[in-house]
Amino acid sequence: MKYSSPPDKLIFYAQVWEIVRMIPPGRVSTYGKIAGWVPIAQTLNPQSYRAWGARWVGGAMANCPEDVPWQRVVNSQGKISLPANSKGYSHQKKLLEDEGIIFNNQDVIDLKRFGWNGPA
DNA sequence: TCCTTGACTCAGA
DNA sequence: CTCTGAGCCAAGG
Repeated sequence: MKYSSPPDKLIFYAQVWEIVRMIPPGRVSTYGKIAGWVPIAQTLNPQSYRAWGARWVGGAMANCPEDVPWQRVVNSQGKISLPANSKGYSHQKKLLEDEGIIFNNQDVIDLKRFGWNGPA
């Protein structure tokens, strides 16, 4: 929802979506990494950004346009960051499996294998 | 105005 | 591997 937002919320979200759209099929990335690739606003100090960037990315995912492959974004543990029983959870899992991503018996994705190296 | 609450992460037990 | 707690910030009830 609307917990703390970056100075230019819409700008930030747009940047996040742009990066997420670069994630190739069959690969995933994490909130924290994506936050790290989004240019940090001058008005924010690094430590605040480190603590909140990931959550803002989450906020961006919650409000992303249809053309954004939000399902390719998981938390740093390689797990889907949604309630395990929610509809969104199963939806995301299915989309990822359809792309060839494998979940182990604990519903965890092996980031070593499926993690994306980033836009650079 | 006070209190709860987030699609997070990291370190420690 | 699982579970806690701390960190960090602002909107909304």
